[in-house]
Amino acid sequence: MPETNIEKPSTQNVEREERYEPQSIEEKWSARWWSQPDLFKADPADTNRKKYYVLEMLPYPSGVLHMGHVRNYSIGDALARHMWMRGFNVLHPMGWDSFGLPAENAAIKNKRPPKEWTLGNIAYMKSQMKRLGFAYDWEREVTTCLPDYYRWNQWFFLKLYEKGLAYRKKSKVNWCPECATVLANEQVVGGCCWRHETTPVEQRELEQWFVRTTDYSDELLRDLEKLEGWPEKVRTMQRNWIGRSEGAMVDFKLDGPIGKAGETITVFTTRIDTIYGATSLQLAPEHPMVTDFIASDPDLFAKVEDMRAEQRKAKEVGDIGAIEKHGVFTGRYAVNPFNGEKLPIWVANYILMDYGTGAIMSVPAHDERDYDFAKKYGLDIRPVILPRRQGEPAGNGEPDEPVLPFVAEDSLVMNSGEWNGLSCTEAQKKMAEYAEQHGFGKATVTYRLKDWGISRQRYWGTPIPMLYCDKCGVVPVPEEQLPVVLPENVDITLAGGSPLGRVPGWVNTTCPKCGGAARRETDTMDTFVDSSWYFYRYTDAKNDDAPFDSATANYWFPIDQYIGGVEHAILHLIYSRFWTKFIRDLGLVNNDEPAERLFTQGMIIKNGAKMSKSLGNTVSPDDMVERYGADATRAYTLFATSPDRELDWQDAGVEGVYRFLAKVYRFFAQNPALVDGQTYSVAELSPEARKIARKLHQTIRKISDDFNGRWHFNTSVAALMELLNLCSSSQQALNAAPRAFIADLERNIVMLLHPFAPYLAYELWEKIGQTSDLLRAPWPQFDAELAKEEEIEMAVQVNGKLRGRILVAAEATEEEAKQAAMADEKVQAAIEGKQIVKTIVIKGKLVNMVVR
RNA sequence: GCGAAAGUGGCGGAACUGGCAGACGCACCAGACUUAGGAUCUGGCGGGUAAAACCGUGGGGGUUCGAGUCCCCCCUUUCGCACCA
Repeated sequence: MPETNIEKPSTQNVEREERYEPQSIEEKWSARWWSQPDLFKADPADTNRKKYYVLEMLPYPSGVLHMGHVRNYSIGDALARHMWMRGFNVLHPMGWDSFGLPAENAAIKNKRPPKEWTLGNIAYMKSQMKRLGFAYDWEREVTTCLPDYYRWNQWFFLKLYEKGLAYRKKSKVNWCPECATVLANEQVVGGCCWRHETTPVEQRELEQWFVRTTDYSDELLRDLEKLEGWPEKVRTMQRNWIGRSEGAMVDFKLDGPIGKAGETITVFTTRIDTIYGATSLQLAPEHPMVTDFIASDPDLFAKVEDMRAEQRKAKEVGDIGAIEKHGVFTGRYAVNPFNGEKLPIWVANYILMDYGTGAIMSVPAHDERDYDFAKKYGLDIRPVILPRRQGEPAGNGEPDEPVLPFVAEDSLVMNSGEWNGLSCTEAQKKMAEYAEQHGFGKATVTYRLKDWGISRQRYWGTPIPMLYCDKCGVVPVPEEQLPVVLPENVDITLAGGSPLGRVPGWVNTTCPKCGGAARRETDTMDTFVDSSWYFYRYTDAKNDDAPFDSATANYWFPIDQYIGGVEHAILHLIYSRFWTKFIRDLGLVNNDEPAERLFTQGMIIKNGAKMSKSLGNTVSPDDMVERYGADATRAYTLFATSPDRELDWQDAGVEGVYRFLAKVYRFFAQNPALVDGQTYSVAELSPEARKIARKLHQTIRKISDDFNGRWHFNTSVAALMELLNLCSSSQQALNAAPRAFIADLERNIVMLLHPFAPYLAYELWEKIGQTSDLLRAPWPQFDAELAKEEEIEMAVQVNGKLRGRILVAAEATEEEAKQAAMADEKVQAAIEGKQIVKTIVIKGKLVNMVVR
């Protein structure tokens, strides 16, 4: 990496004692903080104190922190420090999501073992975090790639297996050729690998371990309603991902010869009430029955193969919605079980094998897609739903002719034999019951969510604790033999499958059941397993007998505030929710959901693009700290915009925040006032000093409100700037003010500053003679009386036009306000020749008055 | 195509329930202190005008004494979903 020329802001000519030198302040305090291990330590579970668990998503130790991390942790740290000051027992931990492919890639490239590379990165990034001053309880640090952590992944896996929630299955899975491993559905974004955004995934038929997340589909969906502290966006994304739809399965018997795939085609429909309108069946090109149909017809075979290829390609591009509908008749028929009608069977490219059953009944009259298809191929279109509710006029002045395709939500069924006249909802229920009674169908709920494939053909992950014995088959490693330790000195390449398979000494073992020879599972676990439960481990990070102590976890859980990027809306956040439900059912925790509130911070961009190495628009936190200090860097990430928005990085902006901090520092140097227990009364303050007191309390209110409400810390910092601007422009008034007033003012400024610029706050706290720990100092008390304005501005309108603004006493009556308005010159001029004057009191009620 | 969020000076952004649009910061301009200024301080800074008036929150309508904010229509950007039967 090229040397960057680090230019520090000049502080020449500022008096020595007034010079703000963040590096020396910060290094001094950093050394003090980290030599006092108790400082940021969460107290043990204690039912007498209210707990507050604030958590930021743990980083992958890729080498160095990036600005996105700094922003994420600055938000969390501000909150944690604020909650400490509010008297909560705060848990604020940090750890490392340290298994994963980049370590292997680095190992291949640099010939360094993944473990060494990873631990080296962790050490460096931890030093960066300490330098940045994030108040973490490092005694609870979690490193997922170490056996004391991952043994519990294995333990949980055995529990999953025991409960039937982990199983092995051969199926089509997503394969990323660049990662050389399988991916879960959640890890495929737009047909591409989530890490390699332009690498399309391939489909491979492999035998893999799956976790039965679908057992919790319904609860995962239902409980989203409870997550009111989560962004609506994330809840919507999860809802879509789970993709629940209610409907029915219906079996259609084949008419004619029966092949290998059986004698019935089962379709899934959400509209069984339209089954009399079905005029064909449509199968996905990959449907197993299709293979039977095309076997003896080379022409048909070719056409279907084309369709398969086309679907695969569209899926890779993530553009499956864009391909034009087409299909081919198979020459075969199936029987509608409701009316005995023979329906032609087609293969169509718009039918997806991985949703429902991969087969549909086509109802062109009431489904847009079916309608398009039927029009193209001249298939029958038969309406079976009345175009309107009875007695209600239809739109378009065409009372009885349905405009096709007519998608009625709740109308009456027609042309459907004995079901005629039922409402659609009734018919859906009754027809599904009828199908079940006659053994050809039943009401069903389907989900888009699929089970979580967790096998990875990679080295740097948790070994799956399973054995294969020729005699006993699949055998779980006994609990007391955990952890199954990942061997070191393994030859890592991306070719040839799981690297662990090439370590005979590790693979070959004995079967715990029969004592014979057995082979270990050579795949490792998806790293998302690690991050699905790490936050529980923080509550009891050093437990050697269990993943954590239940009572302790139950004290801390749920997480009060979770903070991270929105990119995990589906991945990590759905797995974590699943895991919580699973361990709740194991009896380990009481909570149904891991996090009460979730905050997703915005991305950082520079020069209009997301920061990335390839674009060369990254900003190094180290450089910023070197140049402006940790406080300025952190405060800038909070000041530039509100935390939920995209942040447009500008170095000059950091400089501005640096200047503000320097100004604070100078103000304290110029107004030395030791807190010595003296008091003063507000009554003795000059009007100017009274104004400062008012501004102070308005600032306390503003910042407190920001913490409790919208987290617009940019306006919190701005409010502090305003306060300081007022203070420094009121130097004369301050010179005349009681020292105790200044001491009180400074004490409050330090406390308000602390969440945003902790180093400077600690330095100044000491300077004003405070001996208590700032972290435990009580958050400033807001005094409403002091904050109140003495005068308010009144806008005066004449016939609807704004004609003047005047000050009136806050306590003025309506009548007094009117008098004051009428006495104003500008208003008098404006009234000239007019009939009506209207006044309004800003933020008060409307006052109309008529003159002349 | 569907859904959500957003659109405000030269720039990042304020304006919580309708009430001085542009807080705060950056950049810029002028001045002070200075050998110097890239430190610090003071003042200015949407357009327009000598000063007012007046015009200004993507565009067009509307409600209101009053609209960046509420309602209707349209445009643009970003994000999410996208043949889910």
